[in-house]
Amino acid sequence: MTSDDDALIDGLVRSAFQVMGALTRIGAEHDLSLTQLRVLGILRDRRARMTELAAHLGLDKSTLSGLVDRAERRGLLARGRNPGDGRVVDVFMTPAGHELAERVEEQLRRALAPAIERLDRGRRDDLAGLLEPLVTPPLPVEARPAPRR
Amino acid sequence: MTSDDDALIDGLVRSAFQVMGALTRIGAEHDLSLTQLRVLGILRDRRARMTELAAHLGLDKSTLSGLVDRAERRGLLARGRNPGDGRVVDVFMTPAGHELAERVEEQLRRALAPAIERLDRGRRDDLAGLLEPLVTPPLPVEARPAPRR
DNA sequence: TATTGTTATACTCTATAACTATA
DNA sequence: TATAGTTATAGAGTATAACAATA
Repeated sequence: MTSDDDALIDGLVRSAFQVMGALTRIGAEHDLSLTQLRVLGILRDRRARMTELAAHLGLDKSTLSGLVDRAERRGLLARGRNPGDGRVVDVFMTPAGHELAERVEEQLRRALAPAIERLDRGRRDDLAGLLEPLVTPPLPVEARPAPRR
Repeated sequence: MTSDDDALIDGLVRSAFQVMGALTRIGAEHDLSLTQLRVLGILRDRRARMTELAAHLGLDKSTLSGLVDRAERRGLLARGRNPGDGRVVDVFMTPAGHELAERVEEQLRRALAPAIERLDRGRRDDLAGLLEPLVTPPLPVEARPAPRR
């Protein structure tokens, strides 16, 4: 990394604030914090136990208790027992939660459209292709296919 | 905007969370929230009045009072009177604040390096060039140079 | 004993409403 | 009267420590 990357870092930070600003604003319209939005995103395609969710979000499990309490009170999430282990609490989205998540996704699409449309089709594809390796962490050593020799 | 942009939106959102995650973690090491970090970023090269700062951050002025209180107690910011208008309170960074801001910047550089280094030099420049129009809002109509005719 | 979650507590961030001081 | 800031209050998000239930 050299200081030639200053413009790149600046662009990444600014686009991050732009996306987060849109998400924060859209979330606020539905009384959802960024964290609640993330929970909804994670639970869209699977149920998860409290500890798992906390690890995913980088939060303490006690924080999750409150977060899930509030979303459950609003009917967006529900808690369920885990048949295999009596200590575990599974969390999953209700139909109302799914509907809300879809609406938020659509709103984000619309919020980012003006910025994205400043690039033509070819450049959009280029950008998507350049971001992909940036956001995809390389596999950990143990998970890599063994090098042939 | 078409659904062909799904991969692009996904990349933008994921890179946003990656950058914000790094900033949140680095901030936490110094007991600074994302908002405090933004204040430090804004005040690096200029002083600003409370209301101006609040507008910049999209926060209520009362929120700024608390934010500045805490940063001032830590010696990172200071309040000053405005000579032109007795109602105004100017805020500016102390030398300690500047030092901290520099350390945070350096840490962010280091945190993003592994991801950025997954792209070669040419691709980094391409990415910076593609992000630039995305994060630069077009001038409002009144501010545009009049079209010749 | 170790693990999973919840509760109690404390602090930060946030907005709204009411207030003070200055213009 | 209008504007700039602060204070009081209340709710959400966060972590730490102590706890209960289950493994």
